[in-house]
Amino acid sequence: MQKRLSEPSIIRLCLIYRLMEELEHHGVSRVHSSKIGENIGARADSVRKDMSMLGDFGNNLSGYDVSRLKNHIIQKLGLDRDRNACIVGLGKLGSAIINYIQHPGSSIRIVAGFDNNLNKLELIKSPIEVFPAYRIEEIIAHKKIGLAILAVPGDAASKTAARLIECGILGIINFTPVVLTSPKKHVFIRNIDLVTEMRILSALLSLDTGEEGDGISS
Amino acid sequence: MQKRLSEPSIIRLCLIYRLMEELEHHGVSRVHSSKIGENIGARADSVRKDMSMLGDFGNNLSGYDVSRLKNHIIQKLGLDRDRNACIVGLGKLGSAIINYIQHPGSSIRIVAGFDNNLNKLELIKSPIEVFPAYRIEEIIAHKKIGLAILAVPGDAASKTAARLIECGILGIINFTPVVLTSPKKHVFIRNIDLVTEMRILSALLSLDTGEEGDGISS
DNA sequence: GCGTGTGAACTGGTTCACAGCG
DNA sequence: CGCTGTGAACCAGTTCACACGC
Repeated sequence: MQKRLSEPSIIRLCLIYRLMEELEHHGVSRVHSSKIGENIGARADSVRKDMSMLGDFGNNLSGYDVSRLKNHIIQKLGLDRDRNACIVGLGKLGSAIINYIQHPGSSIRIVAGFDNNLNKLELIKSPIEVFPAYRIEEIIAHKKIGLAILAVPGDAASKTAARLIECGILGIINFTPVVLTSPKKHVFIRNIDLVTEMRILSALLSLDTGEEGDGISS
Repeated sequence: MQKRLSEPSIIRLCLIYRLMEELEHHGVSRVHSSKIGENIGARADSVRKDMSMLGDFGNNLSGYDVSRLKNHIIQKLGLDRDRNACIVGLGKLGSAIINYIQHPGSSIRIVAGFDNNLNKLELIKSPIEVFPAYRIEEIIAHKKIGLAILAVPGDAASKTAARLIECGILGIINFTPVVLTSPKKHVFIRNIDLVTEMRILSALLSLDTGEEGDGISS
């Protein structure tokens, strides 16, 4: 088929990739589109369509070949490109993230952490090199860092983000409560806000239960 | 207007709510739809449509009244309902989250943390009560907990989630790398996976730059 | 007979465009 | 005039439905 992949497709493919890793790890070698759909919360239909989007991809009555599919996705999404990333803000959350994300064999590598509290820097026993915030520009350029995880306090968020983008950062995962929007094309931002997520859940529950809360508007 | 709110609308409204808090905090009392849109990464159009969905809502040439809008959203989304939440898995990430999410005056309160490593429990100096994992059922029932944040290791994820749902948990924020899908209606799950997020960014960048990686298919 | 591949129909969410009102 | 409110047009993505291949 070969059309431009839509964003939902890209996201699904990333999820499928994750699933393939898991299946491969458990020694499963083939999957059906229905099984995939079940596991990533999508319909078998959409999964098949994504597969066909991946560009012609042979398969038969026993489903898809796990490792072939995995490699196909890597190829197509360019997930094998080496990417250097950094974490900005090494509070509890920032430093916790480091361990979660470093996963061996990944092409995305966290190569630096920044914080402007120098004392904190000394304390951190971390697997990555940490630097004071004033060296952001220098290090990003020097280490060719393209991605950033932002975990600074909310009030520093937009200034820091602007600064990162100024340095040439092209992708930011924003853990700050402030919603960031990309100031230019070719820069991608993904906002992850715990509090908002909780609220979304809460709202979904409230609306699901039917209780609208029209509030006897006097 | 008054139709059922779509999920994208709900999400936008939660973001708008967040923004209103911020504006209110800075003493701003009125906003235009365009300003709102800019800040939450949506079009003014959609924002206005959401407003109209909120149920009739008067406004004039100077835009929307910040605190009124805020309250309206609270009302409509039921964000004022008290919700008790728990964190399951008190590793680095789990314990980091506690601080991020507890925010005074919120109707969502984290009232318990669980981990099966008892030693760890002693060490944690946390603002919430922590319990060993075997007491999950008991405590959830007793404290009327409806939401859970899941931050256990990946291989324990689905079992733990199933257990939580069994206890009557209706909403889960899943920080595990395993994609969870809701096994029943009325249970909502939001997956947040750092590694997948990074990959999505990486894929967006690769595809954006145009380099497809068709791979000289022999 | 199952499971895939894919054009066709559908859906609902976004964007447009314009009327209304301070 | 600016900005909002909202029906109408549009469009992307999802779902359907059926043909094909093992």
